[in-house]
Amino acid sequence: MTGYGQFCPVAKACEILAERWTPLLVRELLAGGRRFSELQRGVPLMSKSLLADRLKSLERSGILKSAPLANGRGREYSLTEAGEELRPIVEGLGQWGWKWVKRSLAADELDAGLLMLDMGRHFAGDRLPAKRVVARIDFSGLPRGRVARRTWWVSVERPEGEVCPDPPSFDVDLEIDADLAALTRFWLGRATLANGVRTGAIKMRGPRALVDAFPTWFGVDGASTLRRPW
Amino acid sequence: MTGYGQFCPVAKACEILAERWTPLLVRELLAGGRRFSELQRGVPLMSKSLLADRLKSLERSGILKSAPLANGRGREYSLTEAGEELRPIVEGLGQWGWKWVKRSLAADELDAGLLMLDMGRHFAGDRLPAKRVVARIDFSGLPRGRVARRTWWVSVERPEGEVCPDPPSFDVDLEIDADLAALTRFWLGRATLANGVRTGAIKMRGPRALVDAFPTWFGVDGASTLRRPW
DNA sequence: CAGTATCCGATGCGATACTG
DNA sequence: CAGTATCGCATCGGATACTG
Repeated sequence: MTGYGQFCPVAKACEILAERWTPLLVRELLAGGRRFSELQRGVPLMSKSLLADRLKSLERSGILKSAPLANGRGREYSLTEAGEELRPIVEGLGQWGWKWVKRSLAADELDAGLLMLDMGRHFAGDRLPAKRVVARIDFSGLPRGRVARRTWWVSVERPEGEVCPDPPSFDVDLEIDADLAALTRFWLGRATLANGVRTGAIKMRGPRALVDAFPTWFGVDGASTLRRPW
Repeated sequence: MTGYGQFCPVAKACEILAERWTPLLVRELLAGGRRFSELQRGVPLMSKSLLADRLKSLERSGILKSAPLANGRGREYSLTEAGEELRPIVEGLGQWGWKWVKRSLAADELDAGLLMLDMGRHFAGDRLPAKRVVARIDFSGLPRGRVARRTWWVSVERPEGEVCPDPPSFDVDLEIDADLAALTRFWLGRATLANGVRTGAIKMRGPRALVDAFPTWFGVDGASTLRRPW
């Protein structure tokens, strides 16, 4: 038996949602993921066949819809109204997890790709510098055995920002050497960037003004607190 | 691999919660279930070994705590503060499920025991009759193959109410013959009781005043809407 | 790239039996 | 009653290969 055999709406919801990977896939869609490869970047340890399966079953359940892309191959996935209404639940899970799940980061939870993906989603558009600034981040402390780029570029020019694993065609203004765990702690709001610099886990080279401004590039519109990745 | 390998708090929360049966077990604890057998009544199709497993792992995760019962054997389970803070999430799932999951009830979702358990949890204390009233419910349309009592008693006397599968030592004032699907639809707020009576799916014998009052015995304190089972 | 198809192994989970 | 122990199967899901 695959369902729960209960009329209770909680049970019916859980039949759709409380499966392995499914809430994370919904999280990716809520975060704006639209293409297969884009979704895959958010759940790198999920096998692509399972990802395809889940996309199908979520479509059958009415959580998402998809349409073939105009230019040739692939489909575009997006949430239905029902799926969009899962937002408070997924956000609630994130807030609950942030508050209650153990704070220490295990080595196998660190993932530079996920970190940079999430940073790229949370630029504070109107607080970005008016003139283009490019930062290069070099990671240390990457977990062994997980394929990952060591070096990333963050390029911002109000009101747009971009994170990418390949060098942009602009000069680098700010160089950051970061222990992955330390930058992740910063990103999770568990530590300030300044604290990472103080302990030596993070090193920043560049104009003082840029060093100070870097952490302010990310966040929620107008809010002073760092946007957490959920 | 059992976890998700992500630092994201949504992922951390889902490692604990997005497992088969787990959200329903939390629902039972949120509803006030404290004893093993009581919890089991709320998830009758979950095997007891798995129930025991989940209780242990939820305790390790800090969702619930347990203590040996004073009088001999067994333990009492209850939510920790972390577990209690899952309430909005589980309620959110229920509301979402009520709104978005298909409305028709499959035969294998009908369960008289679950229905009566839930009704017994939602008496509208202050709207109950001042003098004791006993109703007997005889179900028809029970799904085959699922062990279930056909007959139940509902006994109320302000501000207390009780549902039980054995006759109380009071006379029956109100007799109800109910198709299980019809009463479940009523309970889910998908149809009025009067509608069930009109279609013949529900028959009530007793003083007119009691017939009319019966649906008002259940609900949330002071609210006019029926309390849904989540 | 954007999936689909196939295969196979781990483990999740249910059934049953056992215990104080 | 309130669990624990054991077993065995099914299905979930990951790996790999294949396709337009």
